[in-house]
Amino acid sequence: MAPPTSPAPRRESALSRQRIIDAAIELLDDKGEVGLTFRALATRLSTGPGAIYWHVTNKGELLTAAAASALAPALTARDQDTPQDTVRRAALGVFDSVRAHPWIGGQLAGPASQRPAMLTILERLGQQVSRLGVPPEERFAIASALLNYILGVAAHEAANQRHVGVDADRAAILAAESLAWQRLDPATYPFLHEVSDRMSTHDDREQFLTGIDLILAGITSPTPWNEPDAP
Amino acid sequence: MAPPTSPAPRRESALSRQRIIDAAIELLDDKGEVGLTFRALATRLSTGPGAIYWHVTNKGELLTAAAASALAPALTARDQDTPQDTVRRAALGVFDSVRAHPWIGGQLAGPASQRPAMLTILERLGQQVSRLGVPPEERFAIASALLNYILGVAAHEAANQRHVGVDADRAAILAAESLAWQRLDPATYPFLHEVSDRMSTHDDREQFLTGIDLILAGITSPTPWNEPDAP
DNA sequence: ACCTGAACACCGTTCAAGT
DNA sequence: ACCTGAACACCGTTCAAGT
Repeated sequence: MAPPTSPAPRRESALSRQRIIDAAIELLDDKGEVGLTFRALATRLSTGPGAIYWHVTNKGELLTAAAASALAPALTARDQDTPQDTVRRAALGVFDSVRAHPWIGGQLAGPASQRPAMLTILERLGQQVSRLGVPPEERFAIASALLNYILGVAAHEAANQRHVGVDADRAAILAAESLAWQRLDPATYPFLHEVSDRMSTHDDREQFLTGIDLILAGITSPTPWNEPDAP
Repeated sequence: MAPPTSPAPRRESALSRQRIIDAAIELLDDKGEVGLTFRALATRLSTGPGAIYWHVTNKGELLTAAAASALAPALTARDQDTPQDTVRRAALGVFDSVRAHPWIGGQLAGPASQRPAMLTILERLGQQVSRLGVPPEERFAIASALLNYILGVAAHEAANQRHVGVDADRAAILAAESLAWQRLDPATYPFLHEVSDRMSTHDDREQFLTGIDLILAGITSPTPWNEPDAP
């Protein structure tokens, strides 16, 4: 059927670790964490489930690799003028990636040496903390604080998707949540009651940055790491 | 056999929602998240798996309830003199609970209205933020920052247990992690290489508090929430 | 070396049938 | 009302057999 001018068709379906990871990412984006199945993955790659195990150790390793791959573009940013800006850019890079692929949030935490992406982020944060003049003994604790904050937002995002499904209307969910808060007893929940309307209109990204700026402000504030002991 | 003086033995095995939750917590503490199975739970309660569904909607709800139950003692603390101390106590309460039951860390995040425990924590944090004099428009963002930090540490703890198992030697893992960092190329990972030895000896609890104090310092520092735009 | 797909040992959940 | 346990519809993973 094909004219002789066209070259022999390259086997489109040749399996490879990268093709598997890419297909896994598509599946995760489409159907969420519950959608990633060796059977579904095999179907998408038109093979049997066993074939995947030749290229990938197990599901855990596949998830880690998928997260690292989806996060990679965000980790190539260059240093900015100020340490503060570099931290903000790095944090926003992670935030935006997790926003685009919420399932990453469930894969970010864990033993750092088993998560190359986390090592990269922590290294970058640590370098900026050093540039900010934090004494060596305190650098690890402070860089970890930044990382844990980022991690918390990411975990939150992942959990939200897990609980409401991939194709949920974000605005509708926020509105429902706001309504639930509004209905709380103002006597026992004065704060939540008060902020209920503001929470439904807030910008997640901006709010995320507020937290980063708060920690940055804490770092450069007079002596955050050796307050006098209160009696 | 039993002497007539003893009352008719109360059915020790009467099922109830609370007994199911308690058994689930035991199972989770003993074997971790993978250990909680309806079959294992049924065996421990000496019934069939179907019986549990009479008292509990599904596994997700059971996990949520177990987390709320294990977290409850930490949520009853009274306000301290200073808002800062109240935040520290509340945060440490969550931290210690997650330390004792790492699987809680995987259950904390998610839509707040579906997680009563999270609502309680956020409410308490928000009240202290208000007491600190933060203007109303900024309270929600700042209380969320505190919550997200706490959440990040919790998620990290849960992920660590998931990846290394319940009965792993904490010191040995830290040592291995430290060694891995030490072996990183100092040219591309100067920070991690530098702090590798310090990280293996740090106190998790103290480091957690450092992060809290950092955010608290940020809150009370001059104008953290409206910095002049950098050019 | 790489792929196939049936088979194994599990899951969560349902539901007819019992008490 | 509450419990029982077999059955259903899935999983991740393995492995003999193929190419």
